[in-house]
Amino acid sequence: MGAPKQKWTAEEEAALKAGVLKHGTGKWRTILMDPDFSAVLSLRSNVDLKDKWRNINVTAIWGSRQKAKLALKRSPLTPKHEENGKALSVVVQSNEEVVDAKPLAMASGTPRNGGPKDLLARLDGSTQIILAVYSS
Amino acid sequence: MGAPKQKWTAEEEAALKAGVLKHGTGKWRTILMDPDFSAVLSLRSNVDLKDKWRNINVTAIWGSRQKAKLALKRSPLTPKHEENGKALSVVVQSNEEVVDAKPLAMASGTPRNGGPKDLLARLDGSTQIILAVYSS
DNA sequence: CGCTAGGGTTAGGGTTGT
DNA sequence: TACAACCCTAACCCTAGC
Repeated sequence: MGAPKQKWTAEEEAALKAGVLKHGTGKWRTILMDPDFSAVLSLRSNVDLKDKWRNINVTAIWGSRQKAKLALKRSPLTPKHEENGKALSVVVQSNEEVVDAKPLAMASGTPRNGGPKDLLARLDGSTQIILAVYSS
Repeated sequence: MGAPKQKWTAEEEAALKAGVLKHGTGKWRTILMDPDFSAVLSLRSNVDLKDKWRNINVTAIWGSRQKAKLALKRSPLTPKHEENGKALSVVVQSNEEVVDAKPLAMASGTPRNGGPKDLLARLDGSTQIILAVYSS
């Protein structure tokens, strides 16, 4: 009820573009405070400006990389990030959430393995363990 | 721009938590300087650590609001969390609230076991463990 | 100046309405 | 399904106070 959806007028959009020309992208609050635009954009927040600028530019650059990005979203499997994958690590979280064992192949409640770098932990349902082992 | 955004990895977060366990909250620069964490957190500033710690604790007090909202979204196939790369710490935290903030540190390469809620680890001399068990 | 605490802002994923 | 407007919040910035 509080937000009937305010469509952007041509005047507001022009003010936004002018504001970006004057102050640059990412200076949403600065644009809002500028007396040149504050009157026209008085009903808009800095976040609104950012969102509108995004919408303008998304529809403007049709033919670049958008397809790939959306395609990734549809992927059932998630290859996910990469960052710095170097050492061995283990992450175990019990209690309804994640149970994710990665390299080293150990899960929660792992029976004794006998290896030199193994870990034994006793958990109840309300304890979480985040574990990472790193050797230098 | 060069750095669009630096999302925190699970290893970085684990290092931060371990750092707080070892040195206490508010010792951001100290944590950064600690050889145990400086490698993992090399891309972060002391302010980054402070901000991340704030975010972690904010989301921990979160048993009230949008949990249901997001829970609905998690019906389809959701790979949940992500993977890791490296870290040099062991952090055990409770489910509800994250770590306290008291400097309690164990020496490196000195496995201490004993109590019922302890974790036993076998390590070589080049691996350190900082350990605390919290139950809700 | 460096550091931390805390309020403010931005970036980007997500959701809703048409 | 597409798109525009709006929401949520992690990540980042600014600055007072030390």
